[in-house]
Parts: sequence; structure tokens; C-alpha cells
Amino acid sequence: MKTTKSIRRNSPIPLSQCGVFLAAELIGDKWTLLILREALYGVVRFDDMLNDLGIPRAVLTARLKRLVENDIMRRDPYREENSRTRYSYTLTDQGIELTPVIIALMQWGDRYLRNDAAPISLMHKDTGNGLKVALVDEQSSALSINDITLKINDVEKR
Amino acid sequence: MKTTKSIRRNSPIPLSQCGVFLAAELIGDKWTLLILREALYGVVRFDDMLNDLGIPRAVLTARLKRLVENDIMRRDPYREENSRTRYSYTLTDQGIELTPVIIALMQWGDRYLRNDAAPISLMHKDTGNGLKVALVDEQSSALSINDITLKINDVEKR
DNA sequence: TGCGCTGAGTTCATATGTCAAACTTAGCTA
DNA sequence: TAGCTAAGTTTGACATATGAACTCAGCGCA
Repeated sequence: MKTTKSIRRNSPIPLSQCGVFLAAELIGDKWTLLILREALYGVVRFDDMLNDLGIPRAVLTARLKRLVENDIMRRDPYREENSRTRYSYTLTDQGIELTPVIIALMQWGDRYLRNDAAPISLMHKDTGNGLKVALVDEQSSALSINDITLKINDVEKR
Repeated sequence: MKTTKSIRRNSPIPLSQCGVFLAAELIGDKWTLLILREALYGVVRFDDMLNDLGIPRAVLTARLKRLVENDIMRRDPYREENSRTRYSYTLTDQGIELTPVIIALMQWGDRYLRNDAAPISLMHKDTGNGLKVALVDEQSSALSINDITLKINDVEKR
């Protein structure tokens, strides 16, 4: 039996004041997290995300709408040779700042839910050093999120 | 119009191999993230979480069940003076490792979704230094998750 | 000019999940 | 033994997710 030491009866702050709550309301669902993953990887098209994730069309439409409305993603027209204008969905600055959330999830998932080596790792664009998400001193300098490169390890590309 | 440079047509790894996907299936929903928050804060009782989060009973039951089944939380009997045996829900080692995910969410939410100062901050238990989640060099030493203390800033306790 | 293609979005019927409230259960005190 | 309370289950109304079919608009091409 555990002792009763350090049992807390309620959280130190009310829900409405809680960043976790506000963030979870906005991006705390499976598909939204996966859409952010796609965006991090550089997938920008509706149909590509659709195929990649196996997400229902209507859900992808609704999620992208919410992300755009909340300034996490941006919807821009673009044009390839010999085809009509389409729209790309990319992360805004605010959206890019969610990188640590996705990477933290990835690290945890790779470590505890996969029984294989991590299929992808992060590298610093310039130094080539491996990167990780971690708790560090507030004062210590963080790497810029824009300096990340993905390195794919030994998994067959489809 | 954007150029088409660096558009990726699909993610570099298949979903089934993806740590983000596996993690998102398991903990990627609003209530589960909030339950993890409660656990981090030290709330351990069913009824306390219920009151604190305003989560429906049946949903809390189901979520805790899933977390216990997947070895993220542990269900232990405990006993207070003059009351019956109850069960406490606490994080397992695997669950504690999700701290960076929750903290990353908190940081982002506090920064972009609140218009006030962060209601809570993290401190190193010994040094008292402020902490943050960040991308760092893989080699750099991370702080132990067990050395965290919460510091509550200027928000009225209910 | 009109034909057909394709990316993006909408609509539909069905299935599944969420919700609040009421009810059940088990273990304790008195 | 009665009554209390924390935890869990059931209920039925409602909301959201799902997969398939359908719509729509802009474009290349004949």
C-alpha cells in the first residue's frame, strides 16, 4: 500500500487558465496531430495527406479548416506546370512552434510502442548532429526549429 | 504564389512504422492528455480527476482503463485514516516519460492561447532554475524528469 | 468550343463515441 | 445491521466519425 504523502486533491490551476487544456482543445486529437506530422515532413497537399494518413475526406477538410482558422496552418494557392491552381497547407510560425510537441510524441512512440529502431531521426542542418527534445534549463540556448533535417533510417520507402 | 520546391508527396515512413501515429492512437485525445496533466500535477483519485476536469464518469473510467492496460498508469489500492480502501492512479515509468509531451503542449498553449503570463512554471528541484522543453543536441545531458517542481504564479487557488 | 480529367469539397446513411444523470456495487464506520 | 461514499455501469439523447457517392471548378487537349 502506498502512503498518502503528496496526494493532491486538485490541480494547482483552474482548467480555463491552463495551457494544456487550451492546446488540447485545439490540437488534442489523433488526426490533428497526424496532420501536423505531415506538415512537419513537408507534405502540403490535401490529396497527399488523404492518401498518406487514410483520413476521411470530410475530417481532413474540417481539421485543416480549424487549423487555418486558428493560425496554425496557412492555405496558399500554388501552381505546377501543366496543371490547375491548387492549395497548399503549410505551418505558420505559430504552427512551427508545435514541433517539440510532435517530436516529443515521436520520441516516446518510437521508444515504447515500436519494437524496432526509430525509423527516422532528427539532425541539425549544419552540424549533422542528432537532436532530441528534452527538459533543459530555461537559460540554455535552444536550437532553432528551422535548422532541422530529417534523416530516414533503413525503412523502405513505399 | 509559392514555388513548388520541397513539396513532398508522402511522408518518409509508413504510418504503421510511425511513432507519432502509434502514440497518437493511444494518448492523442483531449481527455487522455488532460488526465496525464492531472497525474503530473499529482492528482491521483478518480473523483478528484472527475471534479477537476469535468470529464464524464464513463469516459474517465474508459480512459484510465486504457492507460493502465498500456502500462502508462498504475492502479494501486491505498488507504486513508477512517476510510475505505481506494485506488490511486499514478504514472508508471513509461508514463512519466510522457512529461515532455505535456510540458511542450503547456508551453505552446501558455504562449499562444493565453493572453496572460503562464500560470505555472517548472523549476529544478535542487537548483531552483526555471526549466523548459526544447530541441537540443542528442549528446547533451537532459535533466531527470523526477527533479521537477511546479511553481504556481499569481493565480488564485480555487 | 466542348470533353474529360483531377484536386478539393460536400452530402448522405450508418456506426461509433460522448454526454449527463440515474443507478449499482463494495467496503468501510458506527 | 444501516447508511455512507468512491468507483464503476447503464441509459438514452445527441454529436461526431466514417466511407462512398456525388458536386464543382479549372485546366489541357482535340
